[in-house]
Amino acid sequence: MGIQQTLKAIGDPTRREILDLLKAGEKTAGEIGEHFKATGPTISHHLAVLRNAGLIMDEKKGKYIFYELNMTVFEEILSWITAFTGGDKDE
Amino acid sequence: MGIQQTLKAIGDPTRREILDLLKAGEKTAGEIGEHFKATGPTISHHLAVLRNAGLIMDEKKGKYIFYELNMTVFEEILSWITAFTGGDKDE
DNA sequence: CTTATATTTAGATGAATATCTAAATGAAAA
DNA sequence: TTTTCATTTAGATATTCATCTAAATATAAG
Repeated sequence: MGIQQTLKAIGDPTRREILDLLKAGEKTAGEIGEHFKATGPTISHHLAVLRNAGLIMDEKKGKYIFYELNMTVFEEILSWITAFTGGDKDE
Repeated sequence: MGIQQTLKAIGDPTRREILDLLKAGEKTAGEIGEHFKATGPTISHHLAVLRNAGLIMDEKKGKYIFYELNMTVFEEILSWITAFTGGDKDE
């Protein structure tokens, strides 16, 4: 993992939209897919990228796979950013 | 511009390293280039991407072009992130 | 005015990636 | 135990993107 994978992951607009959807709470892959015109496999790919980046977690419940945000990794991005804004010498 | 360009820009490790260099203060394109094994044109390309994303600003002084961080856009990323972390319902 | 220096622009190339269709997996329902 | 449903995996394709060399631009120095 690492910050590289994370930042690459949020660099795609579809993936950010997925993250936005998950702000409201966990959703199945199918529910997520309904919000896009892209095919199932495409969404599945994006979910895999987000999962590998640690931005989301998945849990299989019977026939469905539920996805939800993993806040931990957002903190990592946050600290990368604040290394710039927080350490601003003109602050 | 917009968040898309910004997040795409910080998704590249060379560009993040450039941003890190500029934390110490403004530098010329040449000074920045010295820190990398990549060629001048490659660094110039990365600088252009960062500039188009609004992450850095350039100022021409005679023969040199100085680059420096533009904090404003970092704030924009920050607010995108905190829309997730700040709004955490388990907080 | 000619040469040297700093940087960018143009154009080409190879690697990474987003997307699709078709097939595979796995679990529930009939 | 077939069939159906949810999702992923495999493999192909097209686009995006990082990088390079060569050439252009612009300024300073001789």
